[in-house]
Amino acid sequence: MGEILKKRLKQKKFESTEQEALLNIFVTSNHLKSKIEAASSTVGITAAQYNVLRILKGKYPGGYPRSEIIVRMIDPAPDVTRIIDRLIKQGLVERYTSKEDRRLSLTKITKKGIQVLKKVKPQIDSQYLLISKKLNKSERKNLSGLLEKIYKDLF
Amino acid sequence: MGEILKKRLKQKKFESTEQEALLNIFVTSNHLKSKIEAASSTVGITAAQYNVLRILKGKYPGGYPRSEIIVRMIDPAPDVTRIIDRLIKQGLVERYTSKEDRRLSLTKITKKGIQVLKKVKPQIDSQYLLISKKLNKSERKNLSGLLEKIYKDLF
DNA sequence: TGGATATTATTGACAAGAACATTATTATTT
DNA sequence: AAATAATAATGTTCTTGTCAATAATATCCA
Repeated sequence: MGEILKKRLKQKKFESTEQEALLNIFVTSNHLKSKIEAASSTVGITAAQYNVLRILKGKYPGGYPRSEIIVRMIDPAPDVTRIIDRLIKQGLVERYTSKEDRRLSLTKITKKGIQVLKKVKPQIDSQYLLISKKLNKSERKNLSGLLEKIYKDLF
Repeated sequence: MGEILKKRLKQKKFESTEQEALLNIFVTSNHLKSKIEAASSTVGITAAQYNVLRILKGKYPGGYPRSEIIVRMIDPAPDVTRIIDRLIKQGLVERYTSKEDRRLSLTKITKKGIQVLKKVKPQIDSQYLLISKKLNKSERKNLSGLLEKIYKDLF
């Protein structure tokens, strides 16, 4: 049991099945994340920036305020303001002030941003393809169910 | 299905079970990692630094070269040299040159470093406890098995 | 109504980390 | 002995995390 993980971390054993599960979650997540990072970098953005674009695309042609972007992020980043600053510099998003609540600074994705997303999509999809090759549908559901059990009641 | 995840990400639906599984892996991993990060910060170190200390403890009182630390890291960091620099500044590790191969700069954990690890341990253990409360042993093994299937052949 | 309080975002400052290139030292190979 | 490889350190630049301060607007409540 766990031979691949042991080999990957060069560890002889694990403290417990809890520890093994935790390490497996981290190792899998990091591996997949590095793929997303690599895919994003081919279009000149970081994974964090990719995620913001992905969220904003869901509201296009409207925009989201900073706070709404944060709660929708997979990996909640505290300083979304600067992430948006950098996306603006690249012309991938733009800011405007909400008419309803003038405190709100809304950010919307631009056409150029949409294009960038379209360009990365096949590479992101290839990660889904990887998962579908490794796990069949019932295994995928099983996996999601087990993971949800862990973070249930925690949000 | 996936109601908790939908609520967490404020999404109405997922593209596929593959996407849902991927998002679940990320969300779970990020959540647990933030707990490790919080635990580490109570003793004045980052999660990356904690991981280096954890690895070095396994070799105590010996040391590992930089390259060996990298391959053992859960989250492989490219710039281990600087992470070690910062740990040295805090007196938690020390560097010395290998006698066998004078190119190698070995790093070993200090007694102070061991003390720090001992101090965080209960907080790290509480994450294991969380997992053991949420998943029974067969579920934990099931989860580890599914995750290994994903990254098998990838390392 | 008007002043206090809360909400939202930006800005500034600094440390940590990622990415990439360059340099220095020592081992190994030929 | 010279060329090449391996290993680590250093320099640089950018992104991100963290924390504090400020500004603008909205809400509350007396």
